[in-house]
Amino acid sequence: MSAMTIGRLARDAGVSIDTVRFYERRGLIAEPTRTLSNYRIYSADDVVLLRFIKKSKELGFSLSEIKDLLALRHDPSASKADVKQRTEGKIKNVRRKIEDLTHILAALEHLSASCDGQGPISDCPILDALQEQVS
Amino acid sequence: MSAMTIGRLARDAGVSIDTVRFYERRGLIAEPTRTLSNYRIYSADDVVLLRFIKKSKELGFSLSEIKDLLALRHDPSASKADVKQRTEGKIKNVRRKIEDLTHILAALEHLSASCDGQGPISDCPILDALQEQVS
DNA sequence: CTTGACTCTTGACTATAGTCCAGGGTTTAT
DNA sequence: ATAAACCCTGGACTATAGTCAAGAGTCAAG
Repeated sequence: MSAMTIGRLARDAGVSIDTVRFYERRGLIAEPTRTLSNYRIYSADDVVLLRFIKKSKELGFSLSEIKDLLALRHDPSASKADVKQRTEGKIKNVRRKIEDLTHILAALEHLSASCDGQGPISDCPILDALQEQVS
Repeated sequence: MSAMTIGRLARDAGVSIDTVRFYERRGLIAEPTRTLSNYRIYSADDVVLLRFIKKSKELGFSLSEIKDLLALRHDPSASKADVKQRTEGKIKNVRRKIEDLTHILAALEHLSASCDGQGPISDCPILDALQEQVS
């Protein structure tokens, strides 16, 4: 009763049909069984799987990281520690990105503050600053 | 005296030769004059220009934004307000990115905290949480 | 004069994450 | 029976910012 073709799966999971096929090619989802007419058939579990992928992506995991995570999920020798470790790695990553962006923000704000926004472009302090030596 | 070929320019500016030619194709730098043997020749000004591009890139401007900025620089009708406006747009952008990442960080930390990191992978709270409905 | 370092052009390739299209076949509804 | 909606494959294309390779020409040193 939960059998469905790719269009329904894609709609239910909130991704495009092309994306489903793309994930199959990338090995994130298994090749599904087919109907006699060669249509892919999926189950409700596949909807859950695609949502897992979607949510992981929203949290900044790349497709290859998600592939690893999925492999882990079905690896009987894997432990919670493995998953936690990956998650913490991602956390470090995100913290690092936030730090970098914070530096960039400060630099941009500094640039913006140096300019009164009045007059012609000659002697624009922003452009001048950008021209300075890169340390 | 400051005339140089592409290798020297690239070294002095801290980019690769290919990158210089790539920027030329993209219209970020003008086509330079050539020697009789068709070698590109550059001046010290070009080193400054490449550093401008490099620094702008470090601050999160894309090549096409930098191209605009450069065009502005030589547009007599452009005003400081134009440059300032672009900079502030970039600031909004970066703030937005930081906010997004902060949300992601919180979600990841929540996931990590839900797991004691002990035992086998069955019932891993992180994987379970990722499986949940996407809001 | 030859070797090595440098430069030239054109075009292909990298990574990421898809998206789109052509030219078919299938299913469903009227 | 036929139109609309769905599905199939294969390959091309998008954006970003380069990187690399092939095959040829040029320049400086010994």
